[in-house]
Amino acid sequence: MSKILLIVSDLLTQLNDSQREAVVHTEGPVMIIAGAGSGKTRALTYRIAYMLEKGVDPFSVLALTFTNKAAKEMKSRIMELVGSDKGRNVWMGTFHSIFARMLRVEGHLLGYPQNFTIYDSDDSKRLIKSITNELSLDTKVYSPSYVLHRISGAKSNLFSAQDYCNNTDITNADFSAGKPMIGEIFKMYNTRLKRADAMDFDDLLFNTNVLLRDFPEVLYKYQHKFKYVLVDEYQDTNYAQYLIIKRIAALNENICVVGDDAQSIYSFRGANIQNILNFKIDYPDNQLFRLEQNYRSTKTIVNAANGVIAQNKDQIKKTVWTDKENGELITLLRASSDNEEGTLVANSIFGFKMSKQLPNNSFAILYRTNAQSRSIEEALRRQGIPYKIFGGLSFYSRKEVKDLLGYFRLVINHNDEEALLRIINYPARGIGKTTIERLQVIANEQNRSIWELIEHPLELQQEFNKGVIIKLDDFVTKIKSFSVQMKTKTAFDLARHITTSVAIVADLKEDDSPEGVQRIENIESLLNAIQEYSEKEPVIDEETGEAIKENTLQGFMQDVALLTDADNDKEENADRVVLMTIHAAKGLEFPYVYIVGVEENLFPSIQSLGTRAELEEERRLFYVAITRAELKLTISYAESRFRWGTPTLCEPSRFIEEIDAAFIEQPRKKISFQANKPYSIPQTPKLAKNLKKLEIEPMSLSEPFESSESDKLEVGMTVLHQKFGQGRITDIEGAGANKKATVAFAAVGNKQLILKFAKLRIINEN
DNA sequence: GATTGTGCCCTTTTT
DNA sequence: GGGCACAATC
Repeated sequence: MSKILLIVSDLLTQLNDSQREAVVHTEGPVMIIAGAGSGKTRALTYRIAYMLEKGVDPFSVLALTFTNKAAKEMKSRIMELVGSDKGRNVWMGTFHSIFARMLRVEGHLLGYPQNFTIYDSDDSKRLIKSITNELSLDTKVYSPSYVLHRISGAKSNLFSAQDYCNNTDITNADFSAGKPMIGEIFKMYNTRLKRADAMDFDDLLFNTNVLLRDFPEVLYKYQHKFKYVLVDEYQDTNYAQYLIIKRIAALNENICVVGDDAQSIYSFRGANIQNILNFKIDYPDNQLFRLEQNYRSTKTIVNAANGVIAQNKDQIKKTVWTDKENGELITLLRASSDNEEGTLVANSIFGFKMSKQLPNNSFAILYRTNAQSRSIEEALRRQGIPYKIFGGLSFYSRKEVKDLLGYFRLVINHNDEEALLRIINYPARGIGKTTIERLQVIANEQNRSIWELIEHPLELQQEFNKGVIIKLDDFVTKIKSFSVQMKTKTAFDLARHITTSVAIVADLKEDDSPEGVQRIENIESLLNAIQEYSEKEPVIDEETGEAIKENTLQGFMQDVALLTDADNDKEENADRVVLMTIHAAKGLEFPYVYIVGVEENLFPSIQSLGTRAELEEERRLFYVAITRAELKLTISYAESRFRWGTPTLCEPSRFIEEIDAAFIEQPRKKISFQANKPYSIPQTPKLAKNLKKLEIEPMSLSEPFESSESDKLEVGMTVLHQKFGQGRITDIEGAGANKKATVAFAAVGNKQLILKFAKLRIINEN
């Protein structure tokens, strides 16, 4: 008794007043509005630890997070606080993984087998594409990603395919967008998913809602099971997620949501900021706690971020403050090209490393799009700085990995059509395109899966010749023989057996290029991961005694579709500079942060300039980026950047101006470049060398490029541009900051330049 | 039916 | 600068 009290009070002493209040109010609806860096995760983990210490049954606690990584971290923190025997049994995970687990148990009520496959968005797009082709629709008009976006949006708002087609607002919108067939594609897509015993990401949430809505006994079971529901990153939940929580928590109303409307950055995938705003309406007797003290960043960073986010109209009022020191000013780096941007950033990191003796993992480089990593990466490599890229082409989406996983998937679920199509002729076994197409046509006619057709080759004798039938039969026999071994072999033994037996590695060995070697390494690391999994203890649900995870291949495969790169890093503590998108950086913090590519049309993205809501989401994203920094923030932009393989002019983002100038370090010297080197501005080794000599002072390479006053420019003049060389002005429009000139350059043709940024020197005035 | 070459998209952000 | 669809050839 006294020991428990001691531990409980011990827990509470490590919190500030508002955190403590949020932790001890364990009953009833609670909303915690937590500013960036205010110890939100701390409050949540301590709250759970506190409940467990007070004697709450860990099996009755459901904690939903946004990423697997966050769940894993939180769980290990809780286990540190209260011991692993209690902490281990809390239900903690992402919405998708928790409810996938539930659907494995209850899905039969909806007609799904226990071994259903989870299609990732890659699978979904392939399926949509083949449906679009079957309907003889133009895949450019009906681009798979757009169609999937529409379907996903519908499912996130709990619209079935039928609802979608019956809703005139939706159908009218599709009709005026010139895409009236999306509803039809939606229907066929769902039919085909069902036929493949598969669910896509959104189905996991949609079907959970159907279960809780249509099966009172299921609702009853989970309402009684989960007496406490906690949701992290509540601002990023969509309607389907919102309703699941609401339904499960309806009985006990012990629901605690944690969020920050200022950090809502996922509305593009259906997240609804209204969920946070409506919490008060849904639970009138709610308790609201605000965590406003930032423990992460310097005053400069906190105040700069506050100033930026203040420009958004839609937000819950709150004041984030810190009692840390002012710290260093924000540095602004201007580069003439994306390559130079990389060099400047790499040099800056190198400089800090040397002068302050910092490890590499004190630094993070954040960008808006994955495509930006390349130029940064090259610069870091030249500078000899080790780095790690998160995201991008994730490990699980590499072709060779997906191929092998395709075998595993088909072995587990024969009806998994995307897996079957992927591997039926890889490695090549003489089952060609025509055969596959005919099989698909027959399958669609009879509404059976391809597997059901080829499983009975005798029925196909009229359709195919003897040779083809034998090949199909061999394939079926092979897959079946693997399936038989699923019960007797460990995941690793079976995976290895399949890999050698279908000769994937042998096929890859044909290619001895570095990429080919890399592919074999990827296969090996997949097998290593499976081996590690096989050697772990099986996970048993102590409540029911059921094995939640066995060490079978099926067990391994259950979550694979829900894993991302970030969940998979073994060298988590390796000393490397971290590169990732801002989205991926949410929830993380680093002493030194670089936000790169802060340019109009890139950040904010050109696709988000349409509405205020979209622009405000971009601004929140910028806010998230700024608030990742603990000590020092550096922002960079380039004046030109390779996009679509050609150099494009860029101008600095409006977001830079939105930072109060008092927080920005004024450059000592203008960054400028030599005029008489038209197209070879900074690239590669030579410049890197120069810069290295100059340490972090890349700003004074040579004489400044003096530009002429833009209001002297007139049509007909011949001008020199620092990058595009000589050209003739053919048109001038606009005034002031928006004044633009069209210039016909000898080297690169017509360009429209914004005179505020383009440095033009008049060479000839006629 | 497989392999190689060419031209045409493209680019947000992720479970 | 890359991935993917289609065409041409073996």
